[in-house]
Amino acid sequence: MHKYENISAPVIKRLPRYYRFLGELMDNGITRISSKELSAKMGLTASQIRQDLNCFGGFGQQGYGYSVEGLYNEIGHILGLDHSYRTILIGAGNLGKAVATHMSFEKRGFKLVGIFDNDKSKVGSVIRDIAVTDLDDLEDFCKDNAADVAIFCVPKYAVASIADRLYKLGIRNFWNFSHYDLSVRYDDIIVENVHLNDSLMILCYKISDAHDEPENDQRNNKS
Amino acid sequence: MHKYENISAPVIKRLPRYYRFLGELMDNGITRISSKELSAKMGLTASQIRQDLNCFGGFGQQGYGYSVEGLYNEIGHILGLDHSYRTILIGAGNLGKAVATHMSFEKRGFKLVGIFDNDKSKVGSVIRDIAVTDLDDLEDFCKDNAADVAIFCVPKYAVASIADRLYKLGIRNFWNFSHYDLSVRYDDIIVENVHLNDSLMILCYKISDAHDEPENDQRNNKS
DNA sequence: TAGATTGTTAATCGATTAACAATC
DNA sequence: TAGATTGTTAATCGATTAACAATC
Repeated sequence: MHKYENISAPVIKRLPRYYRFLGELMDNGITRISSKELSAKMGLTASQIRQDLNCFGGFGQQGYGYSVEGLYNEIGHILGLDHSYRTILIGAGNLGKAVATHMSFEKRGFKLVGIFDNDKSKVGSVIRDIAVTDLDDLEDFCKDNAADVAIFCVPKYAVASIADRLYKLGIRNFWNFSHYDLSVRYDDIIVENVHLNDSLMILCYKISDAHDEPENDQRNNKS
Repeated sequence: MHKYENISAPVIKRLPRYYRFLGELMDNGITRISSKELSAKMGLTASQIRQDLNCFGGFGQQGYGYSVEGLYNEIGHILGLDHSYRTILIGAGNLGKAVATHMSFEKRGFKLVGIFDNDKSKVGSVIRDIAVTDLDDLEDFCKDNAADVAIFCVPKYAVASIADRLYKLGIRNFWNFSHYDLSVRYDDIIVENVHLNDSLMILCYKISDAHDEPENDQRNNKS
């Protein structure tokens, strides 16, 4: 049922970074690279790079290394960047607007075809050549323009009911910027989460952990 | 040198999610929970929850479970949310604006004290009660207002030189939204990356992997 | 050919799960 | 006390690293 089976999450998460570094190498006119050289640049082991790539095929050549452009294209293909998905954005607030204007979706195969918001004052305003549609018209819109992917840029409390509507419309793929845990609600959907709050808390942990707080626990100090 | 030593990255990454779920339980008026109940809600094993928590201390009670509020506060403390960091934002474009307006930094201990951009047309405009400062005045600003954390919301090509300036000013903590790999440039800094492009590519992989493409490789088709 | 570097198997390391004694 | 559930040790599982034969 899957193109590549049993590929572990850690491997998949490294692919975009490989892709990025290979793109940079191309920009710098470098045409070949060994796993050893690449590992030094990326701060990984050469072994890991070879193991990762060999999940998908033997892209290198003994005694020579890898063709930078060849490998770049292979990874792009593995990632599925040569596909195209009709994508709608739910929520045209600050975050939604930023996501819509900032991202080069098209480069990654996501074609933005609709933007929705329940705030009537936003309806009709144009973001990236697309007029914001009233969220009430979601079903009408999708009747004629089935979407493949929905991007959630709405507050947590609004997600559940909208998710149900999208699910009914057959949409199963989500890029989720809300703090709502979609994967707990449905088990047959594909979700990629961007939890900015979680990321910020992890930064907070890293900083406070590094700063060698003395272990006198403030909570137990009566002073 | 560290508050908690040898805590693995997988454990740390789960902490914000625990925090979020516990917050929801509190909102719903639930005061106690067992690792088994929580594991069912979160889609984890009870074993993992107990292992994770016991990295930091024994917060539960045999035969009873965990106090929801108690555990919530403990995790907040572990994450270091009771700290305060003077934070500057570099880049007042769409993404920077969204990050500044969307995030409840203060709740996580990050106090936004400055916003910088090199676009003179943006200088002086006000975002979240803070006037955008000319990037040229970064050093002047930091002379009197040392910052603890910098948020990067600028294009990749602009990062390296700004990072050098911030590094010289003693800033070592970064929330990095750019596609530049800061951790490769310096080894004594703390970086939390939000690579939206990487996330989008991973979504792309998940979708195309699930859709059972026939294995006829288009690239080798001469048709 | 000799040198280099891959693809791949084997060894190690770390993270997750299971089990259970401790104890509330 | 009996029942429940933790904290923690042991077992399993998976991911990373090391080693090396294959081969360009």
